[in-house]
Amino acid sequence: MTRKTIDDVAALAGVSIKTVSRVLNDEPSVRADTRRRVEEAMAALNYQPSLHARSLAGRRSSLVGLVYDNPSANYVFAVQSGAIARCRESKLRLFIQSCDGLDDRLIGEVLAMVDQTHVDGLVVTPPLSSNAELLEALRRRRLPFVLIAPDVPVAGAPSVVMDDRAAAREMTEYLLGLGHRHIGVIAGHPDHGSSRLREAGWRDALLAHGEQAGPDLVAQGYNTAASGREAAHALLAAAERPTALFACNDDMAAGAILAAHELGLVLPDQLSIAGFDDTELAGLIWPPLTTIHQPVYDMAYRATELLVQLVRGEEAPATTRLDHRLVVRASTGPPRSRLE
Amino acid sequence: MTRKTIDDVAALAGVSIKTVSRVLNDEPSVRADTRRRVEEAMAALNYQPSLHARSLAGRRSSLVGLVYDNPSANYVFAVQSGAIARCRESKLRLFIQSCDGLDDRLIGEVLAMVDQTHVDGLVVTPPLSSNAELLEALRRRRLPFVLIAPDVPVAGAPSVVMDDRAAAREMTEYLLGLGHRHIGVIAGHPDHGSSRLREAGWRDALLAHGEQAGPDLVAQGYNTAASGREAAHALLAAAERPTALFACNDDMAAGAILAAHELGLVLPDQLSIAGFDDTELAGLIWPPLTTIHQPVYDMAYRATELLVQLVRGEEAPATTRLDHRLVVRASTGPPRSRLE
DNA sequence: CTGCCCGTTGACAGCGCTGTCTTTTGCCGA
DNA sequence: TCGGCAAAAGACAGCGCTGTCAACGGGCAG
Repeated sequence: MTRKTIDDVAALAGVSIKTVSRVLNDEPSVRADTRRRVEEAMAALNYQPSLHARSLAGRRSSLVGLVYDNPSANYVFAVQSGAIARCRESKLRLFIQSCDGLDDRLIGEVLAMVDQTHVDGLVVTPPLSSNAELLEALRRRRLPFVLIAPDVPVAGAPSVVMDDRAAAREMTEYLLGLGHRHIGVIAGHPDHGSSRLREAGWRDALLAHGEQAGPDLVAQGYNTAASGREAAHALLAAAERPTALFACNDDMAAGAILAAHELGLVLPDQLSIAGFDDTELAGLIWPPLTTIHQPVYDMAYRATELLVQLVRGEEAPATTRLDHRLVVRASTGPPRSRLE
Repeated sequence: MTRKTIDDVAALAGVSIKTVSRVLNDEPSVRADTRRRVEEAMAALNYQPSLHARSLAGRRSSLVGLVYDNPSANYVFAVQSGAIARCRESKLRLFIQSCDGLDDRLIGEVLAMVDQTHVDGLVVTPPLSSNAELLEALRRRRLPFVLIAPDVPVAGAPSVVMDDRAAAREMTEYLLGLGHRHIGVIAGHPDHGSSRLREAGWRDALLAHGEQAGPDLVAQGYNTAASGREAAHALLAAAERPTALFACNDDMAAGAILAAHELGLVLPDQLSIAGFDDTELAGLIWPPLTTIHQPVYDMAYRATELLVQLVRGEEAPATTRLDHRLVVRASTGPPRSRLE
C-alpha cells in the first residue's frame, strides 16, 4: 500500500489534479457536485495531502511557530495548549521551538528554524518577546509575528498583554484593605519585563495610601521557589517584620510559604502571602494561595488568532489587553494585630 | 533579499548542486577541500536548506513526532524537554501533537498528522502508549515508534519504562519500616497502566509483611489533586484510620495533604503522606513530599534516542528500564503512637 | 602504453503539490 | 439557432531538493 497522492484522487474523481487542489484549498469556482465528487474520492482513499509538497509548491506552509525560553512548565504548557487550540480551528500546525540553554546561539537557532521550516508566522513568548535583537531580525525577514506580554510595545508586531501593573496594585490594595501596613514584595526576575511592572504596581498602591515602600520591604527573587524562600527569609528577618508578602509569581510565593512554615508562622494570622499568575500550584499548596489570575491560555489563543489574521494579510490591533482577576484564597487575611 | 537556495551555494562554491547536497547530508566521496569550499559558501550565504524540499525529494523528513494526551503539565513539559534535547543532538526537529479533547477522533488525527508531515517516527507517551488500536494502526503504516511507559510490551516497538511496581513496593516498605501498619493507598486513574502496577506494589509490600490490604485501605483517585483530596477524606473517615497514605501520584498526594490540613492533622506526626513521580510540586508544598523520583526527562531522551536508531534501520532493545529513586522529604515520619 | 577500477563529480528526472495561463463548458439574450 | 461571456476545469511549469546513473580523471597492474 503506497501512499495516496493527489493524482490518485484526481483519477478516482475523474477530474484533473488542479481541481483536487482547488477543493483542498477551498478555492471558489468549483461546481458543487464536482466538489462533492472530489471530496468523496478523498474520503474513499483516505487521502492526506503532503505538507511538504504543499509548502514547497505554494508560498505558505500552514505552520505556525511558537518559541519559548525556559519559563515554567505550567506557563509553557498553558501557552502551547492555547496556541494548539487556535491552530486546530484553522487547520494549522504548531511548530514548537524551545530555546532552552541556547544562550547566545539563540537568535541563530530561531532564525534557522524559521528558514528551514518556512513557518508562516511566529508567536513569541516572554522573555523572548522582549529580546530586541531577535525581534529586529524577525522584522528584517518580514515574517509576521505576535508577541505575548512584551516588555515594551514593538512597532509592527501586535502584542497580547495583561495589565501587570494594575493587577499588582489591585493585589496590594486588597492587602492594605485587610489592614496590612507593612507589605513586603518579592521582586521577579530582573530580566523579565513584567517584574518591573508588578513591583511598580505594589509601589503605586503603597504610595497612594501614604505608606512607605522602602528598600527594606523589597527583596530580589528570580521567579523560582528557592529564590522566593530566600527572599522571604530576608524580609522576615527585618526588625519591623512585614505582616504580608506579595510575591511577583506563584513559585516564589510557594517558596515564601515554605519559609513561613520553617519559621513556624501560622498563615494567614501571623503572615499573609500573595502570589501572581494563578498557576495550578496555587490551589495545591497549603494554605491555598491568594493570587492574580493571569489568563495565559487565553493570551496564547488570542495571540495565535492575531497571527492568523496577519498571515492572511489582515490588520491586527497593536495591543490586545486581556483581563486579570484577583483570586482570594486562604493564604491572606487580616494581620494578627488587628485580631488581638 | 530573496531566500538562498542550493543553487546559490553551488554557484558560489563552483560545484554542482548535487555536491552541495552531498555535503549537506554528510555523504562520503566528497574531497576534503571541496567539502570545505562548499561549507564556506554555505556559511557566507547563511544558507538554510528547506525542510520541505528535502522531505519531498528524499524519503526522510528529519522530523520526529511526539504525541501525548492530557497528562499533567509537568509531565508533558519534562517529556518534551527530554525529546527536544535528544533531537537537537541529531539535528532533528520535534513535531508535537496534542490529543487533548480529541476522544474518538484521536487515532484519525494522529494518523493524519503522521501522513501529512511525513514524520520519520513517533514517540508515544502514556496513556496513548497503551492504546492498542492506535499502535496497531501505526504498525500497519510501518512507521517506527517508541513507547514510553506502556501498559504491556508491544511487539516490534521498543519501550522505555521504569519499574512502577517495585518502586511502589519500595515506598510501602519504607513506610512499614517507619512503623506504619495501616497504610492506605490512593489509586491512580484506572485507564493508566501504571496505576495498577503501583497499587500492586503497595499490596506486594503489605502482604510480604503479613499486613492486611483490604478494600477499606484503597480509595480510587483520578490523578488529580481534587480526586486525591476526596479519596484522602474517604480513607481518613474509616473507623481504624490509616497512619500513612500512599498516593499513586504527586498531584493526588498534594490533594491528600490539603485534606489532612483541613482535618487539622499535623504532618507527619499524625499522618504520613507519600506520593509518586517527584514532580516540581513535591518540593513546593508543605511539608515537602516524600515521593518516588520518576526519570521522565531521561525516559523521553532515551526513547528519542531509540527512535533515532530505529529510523536509521538499526536494532533497538525491546525494553529499556530506567532507575527510580525514593526521595525522602518531610511528609513522612514514624506514626505518632510510636512516639508517645 | 593500455585498460581497468575506483573515487569524485555532474546531469537530469521527479518528489507532490500550487501558480499561471489556456481551454472548455454552460448559460444567457438576441 | 447562435454569438458572447463568465464560470469551471485543465495543461504545464516549477518550487528546492535527493536519487539514479553517467561521465570524468587519476593511479596502477599488466
